[in-house]
Amino acid sequence: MATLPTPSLPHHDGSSFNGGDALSLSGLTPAFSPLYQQIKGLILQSLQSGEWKPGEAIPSEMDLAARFRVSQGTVRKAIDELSAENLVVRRQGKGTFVATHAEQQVQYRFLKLKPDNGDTQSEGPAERTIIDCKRLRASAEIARALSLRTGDPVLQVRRVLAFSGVPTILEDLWLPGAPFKGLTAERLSDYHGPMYALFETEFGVRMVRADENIRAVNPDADQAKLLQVDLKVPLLSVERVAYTYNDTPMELRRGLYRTDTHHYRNALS
Amino acid sequence: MATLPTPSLPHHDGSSFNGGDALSLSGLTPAFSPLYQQIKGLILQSLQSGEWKPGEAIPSEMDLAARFRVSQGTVRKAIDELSAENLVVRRQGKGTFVATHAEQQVQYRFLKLKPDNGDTQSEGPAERTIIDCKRLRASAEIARALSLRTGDPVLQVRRVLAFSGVPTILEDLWLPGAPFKGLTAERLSDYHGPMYALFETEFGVRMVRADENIRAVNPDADQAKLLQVDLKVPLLSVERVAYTYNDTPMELRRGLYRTDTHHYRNALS
DNA sequence: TGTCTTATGTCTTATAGAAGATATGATACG
DNA sequence: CGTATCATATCTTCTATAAGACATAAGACA
Repeated sequence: MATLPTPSLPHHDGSSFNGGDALSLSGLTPAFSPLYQQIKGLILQSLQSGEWKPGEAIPSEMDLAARFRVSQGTVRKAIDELSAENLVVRRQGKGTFVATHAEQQVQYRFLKLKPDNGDTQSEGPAERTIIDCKRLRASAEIARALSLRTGDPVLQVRRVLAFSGVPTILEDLWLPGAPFKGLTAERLSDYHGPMYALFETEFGVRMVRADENIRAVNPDADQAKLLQVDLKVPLLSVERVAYTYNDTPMELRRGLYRTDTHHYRNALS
Repeated sequence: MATLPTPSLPHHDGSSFNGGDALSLSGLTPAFSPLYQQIKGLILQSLQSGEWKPGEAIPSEMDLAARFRVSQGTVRKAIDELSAENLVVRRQGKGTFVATHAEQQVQYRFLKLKPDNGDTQSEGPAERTIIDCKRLRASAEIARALSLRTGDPVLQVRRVLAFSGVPTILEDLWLPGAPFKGLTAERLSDYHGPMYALFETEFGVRMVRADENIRAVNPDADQAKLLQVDLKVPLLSVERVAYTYNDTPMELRRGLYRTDTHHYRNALS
């Protein structure tokens, strides 16, 4: 990201596509990036500023090309990368749309737990039960995970997901207080749909990627009771940090998965 | 993949890029793909036929363009996808190289287990111990996973990986007998390097992708002894099927991971 | 109501120049 | 004469642009 609020109209001059940058003392590439990367950055800004909302179409490649004073192909390459990162979705003949969680088909964006018989449909939707939902102050650990300061307000939620009547997932999650002002237990249990869709439509927070740390553990007494399992049953502990644009962490989630009827499925490379 | 053994020289005519394909009865797109996809397929064929071996450079974009009678940009787009799938690696100014496991830096291609303190370097290389290695006949279960017939010869290996003296991973793996003719316990323990590198250099089998199913389990007596843990310690069970080109399964691997000092790390989307 | 035309998207291909890497040869120097 | 250094040639991939093909939807028109 070197120059470019207005991309220095490099129309036909072919000489240099990033505006010189006379500082070459360091020898190493100081800070510049190709034009299409800069365009990508600009589109990203509009994306996170909310200029185009999830589900909506962004301007056509031609329009963006005119706006940024570059060719359509350059815009295309920028959008290609955004598309590869699942931030936008292209549809030939229709347009390019901001990716969204608020769609029917995709129920759980980041959930990798699948039933052993492979058939996600047959088990039907999960039954959700909110166990607890309260505001409190961030512990040092929570604060670090969410890039907050210790003591900052956070929202803590505990819930259970059951499939075909069998409680299978116990989740504790922590959300930063500020962006999620007004979120209550009532609001959560009233909403019938993926949690991430709620975050997106009601609070304008779109999760873009996530990291998970997985371990095998035994439940404590509370957890065992909620999942209706014995204290000695091994469970999958999945600690997830979800990020919105700019790698800003927006959610810490600790899941306990029963793996007697389900398994965590992962595709490598 | 519609037409094209020789890509029907579409040089300048601009009219149609896939040779007509008069069958449009079905209305739905019958079977055709864009030019760059066809080129990608041809490159893939050369890749799996062994025309270019892992680590080697493939011909330049210009050479390939001449060979297939298309423009350099079209070849480029084909290679772009192969590169995105990690089948080849591009290096500006040098060329495009067939991806390989036989390189220093990447020790374990598919292993997602990381030390809790994050520092993969400090713990040093794993100490490997081959527990067992024998030829036998595939059970129904093994045969299904490897797309073999029950009773086909397979090679079974059991080994332990230890980090800093602590046994952390116990792996059982099954390989189809035919492609791995001549693989012995001696050969395995003599080889100092990633197992997948051995497969690649000695047997010409390159793993391209893999699927993993993960569960939390307790070890049986044998497993507990080998990992030096109690019978009640929860462990991560990771069942992996690794595929070579054309989605041909070439390895079934069942790993037991200790997660007291390590964790399975996964990046989503 | 049904078909055709048109407008407006993205998709595909082609071309040219820029940037990086490497080998070669000329030249300066001991 | 041998060696080190620099410029250059030439190979590679990377970046940018342009134009035509394909896909979709909406309105004109019979």
